[in-house]
Formats: sequence, C-alpha cells, structure tokens
Amino acid sequence: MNEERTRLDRSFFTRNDVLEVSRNLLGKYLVTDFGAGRTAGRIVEVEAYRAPEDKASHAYGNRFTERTKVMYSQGGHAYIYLCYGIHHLFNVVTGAEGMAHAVLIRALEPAENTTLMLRRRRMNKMAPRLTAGPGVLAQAMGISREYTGTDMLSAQSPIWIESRGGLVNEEDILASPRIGVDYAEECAAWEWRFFLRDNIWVSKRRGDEAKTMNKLL
DNA sequence: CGAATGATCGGCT
DNA sequence: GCCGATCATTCGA
Repeated sequence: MNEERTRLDRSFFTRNDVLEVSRNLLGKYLVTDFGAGRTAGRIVEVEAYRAPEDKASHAYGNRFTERTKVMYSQGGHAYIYLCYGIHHLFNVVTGAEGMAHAVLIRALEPAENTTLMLRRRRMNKMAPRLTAGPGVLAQAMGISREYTGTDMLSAQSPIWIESRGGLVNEEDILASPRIGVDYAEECAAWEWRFFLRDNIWVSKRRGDEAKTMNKLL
C-alpha cells in the first residue's frame, strides 16, 4: 500500500466545483500540530456550502461581514466559527479568491495520536463520539476559532490536509441532505452531505441515513 | 443597544 | 427522543 504523505496543493482547493472538492476530500487526512504533538484523522464526512446561491451558506447572496470575509479568500484557507455558543466548526474555503464556497468537515476516522485526541475530549477510551460530528472533531484536533483565516498551504500552518495514498471508490460515497439547515428553504433538500458507506465514524443524526441508502443503492 | 438565532452536543427521561 | 447550555454574530431600532 502506498502510504506516501503529500500535502494537497493549492490547485486542489481553488477549483470552482465545491461539490467535487467535497467528494475529493473524503479519504484525505486532516492534520494539526500546535507544538504539543501531531494529531491526524481521515476525513469520512463533509458538507458543501456553495455561495452565493446557497441559502444555508453564511455567504448567501455574497453577504460580507467581519465573520464571513474569510470565506472570500483563496481556496485552501480555514474558515472556523463558533456554533451554538459552544462548538467550533472547521470549514475549508474553496474556489478562487472572491468565491465564498466552503466545505464543512463533519467527521474523522482517528488516524494518529489518539491519546492526545482523547485527552482533548476528556475521554478515556475510543468511541465514535471522539470525532463523529463537526464540533467534537474540532475539539479532538485542538482546532478553535482563533485559527480562522489560516492559510493551510502556508509552510508554517498548524493545520493542513494531506493525502496518504489510499483512494476512495466513487461507489462508496453516499449523499444526503445536509444536517441542521432546515431553515434554508429549497436549499435544505439539496443532497450536499457526502460520507463514506459503512464507516462507523460518520456522525449519526436524524433518520435520513437509511432513506438515503435506499435511494442511492 | 437589545433580541433573536443558530452548519451542535450530551445528559437525562 | 427531548431539552438546555452558552455566546458570537447579525440585524433592526
């Protein structure tokens, strides 16, 4: 098995098709190193947010505020914000500068230094709740909103994404509506959540999983 | 300046 | 399954 580690290059992120970038992120590795030890996880669940027409996106209608300005930067930057006053959600900015597309990373399969990840989550043993969900995976990886705007293509970035050689088969990628965007009217039905089939680290929420499986199989 | 609202989670029933 | 936590952000007065 080819296990060569290669950081994704700028052109991976600057592509305009955020749905394609989202699917391509499955199977890649999110890595952090803040000096106290490196942690890594394989990306198994993502959601695409496509500005400006996507009502679920913070940049819907090209809304530009202090928080969302990061979304307009060049692909490869990190957009991190606080959700429900508690959880830090990590997104990858994609597209050219000026396009506010983003991919929310929703779940990871722990891959490296699970000891440190468990400690950050104040957990004693391995369980899906370590990294199955956007808020908990950020906590496990040590990611907080102070890193929003970080260019992950910069050599000194403490957060980056790399390939470790394994490929994902297209038929192992399932799709469903995105989680928690019921307010987004017609956009709420768009099946822009992508996840790996039969992977125990994919987040469990709502009963839409079985329906999606039947529909796609 | 005040009020409403989340791209959620985990504990409790 | 339901519900409370908890606060940055946003928008309107």
